Amino acid sequence: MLTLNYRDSRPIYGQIKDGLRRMIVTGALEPDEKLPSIRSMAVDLAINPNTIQRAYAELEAEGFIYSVPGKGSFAAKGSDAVRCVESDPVRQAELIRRLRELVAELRYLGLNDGEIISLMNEGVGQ
Amino acid sequence: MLTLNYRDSRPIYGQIKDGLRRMIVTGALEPDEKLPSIRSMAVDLAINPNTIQRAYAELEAEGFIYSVPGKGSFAAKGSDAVRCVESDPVRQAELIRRLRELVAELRYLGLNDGEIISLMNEGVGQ
DNA sequence: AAAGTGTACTAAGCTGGGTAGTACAGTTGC
DNA sequence: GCAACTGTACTACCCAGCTTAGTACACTTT
Repeated sequence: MLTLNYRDSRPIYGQIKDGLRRMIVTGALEPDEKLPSIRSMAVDLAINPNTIQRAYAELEAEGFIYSVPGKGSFAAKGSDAVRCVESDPVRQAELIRRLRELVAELRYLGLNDGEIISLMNEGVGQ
Repeated sequence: MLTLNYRDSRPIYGQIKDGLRRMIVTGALEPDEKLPSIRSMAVDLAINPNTIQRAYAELEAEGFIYSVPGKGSFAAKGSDAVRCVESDPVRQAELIRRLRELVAELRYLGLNDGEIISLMNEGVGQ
């Protein structure tokens, strides 16, 4: 489901967060779909369950997943994420800031707006 | 010239890198314009010169600035950055990957493509 | 009752960011 | 030539954060 890069300087729990967030926002994980349990994912990735738990807890605080004690953790709907404290509008403003910085750098490297916009969709399947 | 956020979890040298890169790619720093010296910026920001040096060294490795021993450090031209080892095409591919992830999350939050494209330019002045 | 689930702690080790201090070589201006 | 500036290159140390290890509790499902 996920692969870790130990050469990457980013913390493991951050890589897990980004990977799961990516699957959720792209639709690879559908709303209300069950995520692997903390313990099973810890076994799969051969890391400590606490590390998974941290990623899950922060993703829940940001509104991307929700957890039910005794049952498991599930992907949230976008409309739920928007209503999360951590998310809207602070998160959205942060995303827009990063978007503008990315676009500025791509322009700096010589790309025009038409090329950038077409890059938003081309070859989405990795 | 720059402001640091000590509440931010991001390392100081990373904040300096991002701030200078932002000024360069947006044109706030013109090509061949001289940057503050490592020591003077260290005094201004009240931090250790080694931290500035690290930011400058990495920015130079990524092609955004160039340094001349004894003279100073200067903003590079975009055409130079593209020719840098670290930059093109690895850097560009990484930027495109991040762009697609950002757009996916903005769509997840309910924005359509027209809104996202218009956000690329509106209110650029912060 | 048993197994699996999320949740909540404490304790410890390790890596990396940041500081402090020093030193050397090249450039500029007097 | 000399002083003051510049970038560059080290070593050493402290500390916050990441990660692991271990344990425990409450809830759900079978």
